[in-house]
Formats: sequence, C-alpha cells, structure tokens
Amino acid sequence: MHNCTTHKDCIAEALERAEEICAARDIRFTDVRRKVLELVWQSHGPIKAYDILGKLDQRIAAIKPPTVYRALDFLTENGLVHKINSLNAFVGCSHPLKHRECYFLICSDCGEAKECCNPDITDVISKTSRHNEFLMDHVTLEITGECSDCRGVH
Amino acid sequence: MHNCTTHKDCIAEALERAEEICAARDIRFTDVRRKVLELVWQSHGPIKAYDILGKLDQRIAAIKPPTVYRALDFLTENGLVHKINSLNAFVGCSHPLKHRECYFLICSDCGEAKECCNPDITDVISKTSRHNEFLMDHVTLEITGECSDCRGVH
DNA sequence: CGGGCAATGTTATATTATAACATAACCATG
DNA sequence: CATGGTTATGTTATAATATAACATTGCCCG
Repeated sequence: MHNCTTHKDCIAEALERAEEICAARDIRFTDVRRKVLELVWQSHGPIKAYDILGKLDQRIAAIKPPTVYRALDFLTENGLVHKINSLNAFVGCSHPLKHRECYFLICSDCGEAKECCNPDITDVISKTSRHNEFLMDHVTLEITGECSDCRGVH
Repeated sequence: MHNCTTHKDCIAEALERAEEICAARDIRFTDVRRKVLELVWQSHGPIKAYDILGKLDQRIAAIKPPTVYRALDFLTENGLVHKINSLNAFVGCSHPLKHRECYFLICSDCGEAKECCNPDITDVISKTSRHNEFLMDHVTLEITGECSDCRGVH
C-alpha cells in the first residue's frame, strides 16, 4: 500500500517538519497536537477521528472527542493534515509548505489516498472559477477508484 | 440566489424528466422517491437529509431516516441528485442524462451550489489518473468560495 | 507573580447515517 | 386469481460523526 521503506522515518520527518513550521509561525505544537499528528501519520492513510481517539485512549487517559477534533482543526488549518470529505477521514500532508490545495486519488481497495497535486488541475479549476466570476476559497477534489498496485499493473 | 424565473416549472420539469428516465430504465419512481426529489428541487440548493425528513413529516405521517436515505441513495445512484460531501447535503442534478460527474461551485454566502461541468476539468483529471495508473471510478470536485451575485459583480 | 489568552478538560447533546428485521406492494407466471 | 419471488417501505434501535457551552489549566508577557 505504501512505498516509504522506513515508515518510522517518514513519521519522524513529518513531526519534525511540523515542529519547524509551528515554530516559524509562532504557534504551539502541543503534546495533543503532536500525538494526533503522529497517529495520522502512523496510519499512513486516511484515519477517522474516532479511530485516533481510540488509539489515544490506550496511551493517555480519557481524551474526549472535542480534544481530537480541536487538534485536527488546528492541524488542518495549518496545512499539516487534510480532511477527506468523502471518507470523513484525515490524512497527513506530505508537503505542508508547498500549497494549500491537495487532490487525492483514493483507492477503494487498499484505502490509500495518494496526493496528486498536478498544477494543470489547479489551472483549469481556476480558469473555470474565473469564468463563472466565482471567487475560489477552497477546493475539494477526491478521485475514487483503484490504484495501480491493487490492479496489479506491473 | 437562483435565476429560474418560474421555479415551480423547474421543479415540475425535473420531476417529469425523472419520471421519464425511470420509465426508460424500467425502475420504480415511487411516491417516496418523487416526494424526496421534489423537496430537493424545492430547496433549490443543497438540502440536508434531516431537513428533507422534517418537511416530509409535515405532509405524510412519520417517515423515518432510513426511508429518506434510501430514497436519496436511489436518486443518487440514478444520477438524479448529487451528494455534496463537504456539506453533507444533496442537490438536484440539472442534466441527469448528460454525464455522471458533476463539479460544483458552492457559495459560502448564499449557499448556492452551481454545477460547473467543464469538460476541460474532466480531461485534465482523466489525464492525471491515467498518468498515475489509477482507474477512476468517481470524482468529487467541490469548489467553495463566493459567487458573483454575492460579491456584487455587476 | 498576576492578568490575559490559548489550550485542554468535561458534560452533554446535536447531527448524520445505517443495521437488522418485519411488513407491504408489485408483478410475473402458471 | 393464487402464489411466490423480488423490490420497496416501515420500524426500532443504535452507530458514527461532530460540536456547543462552560470550567479549568497552563503558558507567556509585562
């Protein structure tokens, strides 16, 4: 389902990057937020808020839904995770500095949500918005289907 | 918020079209389904399942959530309504025969969800999918922002 | 060290959606 | 027109997702 050979490293990297970004922006990367981000990355795919909650409960005592949702809100606002609306799930952002919009290829077999941030897509969407005199704020683009791995494409 | 001068007509048209489509496909356009579709169109914008339920309750006795969700599932499967995932709401499809995929410009001011089915978008999305060896099944594209009316663009 | 703000805790509840089983309506076929 | 299969709806209960509202804690700055 995923390619990173040393998945531990990729989690650690994500956390470090988050740390840096928060420091740079002078916002607090608290324990809860770190833990939630870590769990999102550990899942290495879309994870649901209550699944995060479940995993947290095993470690720390009695964290409740609002705490998780607040952390997720924070992480989302700061581009560290994305919400996948069609799944009601959250996924770590692989390039939290590059751009706000992320497009996803979501495999209904293995559940992977691969970022696919083709600028051509952004262009054509911007063009369409402009053509409709629409002032774009945020774009949700979620493509479901079957990924190459699951289809057994060499 | 919307342009159709005679909104009653546009509801009636949508229902008639639905009738025809279901007849052609030899599937049943039952009372519940018709009523739900009518309410979706009456709202003339995204409407939530429980709002539909509320409006139904006033007319018919004691319709329960599963009934509404089943009707919405049916209508969605047959391309007569679309679900807007970022709003958890449903909207009538203006061209139920032309294509399955629909893209939306959603105004966060007035709540309108305008279909914008630019084939250029479809092209670029298909291209990206192919490039990723991804077998596309369904596309969710929801652009939030502010529509021309709300921005007061002449 | 105290006042203010940001974050989290806590309780309760709202909102969205479905499982599971019972009944009814529809309809083809003998 | 009986009957049996299929599709649709009714019904009860509950699962899953998310937030409101208020209390408390912790952090930082002066």
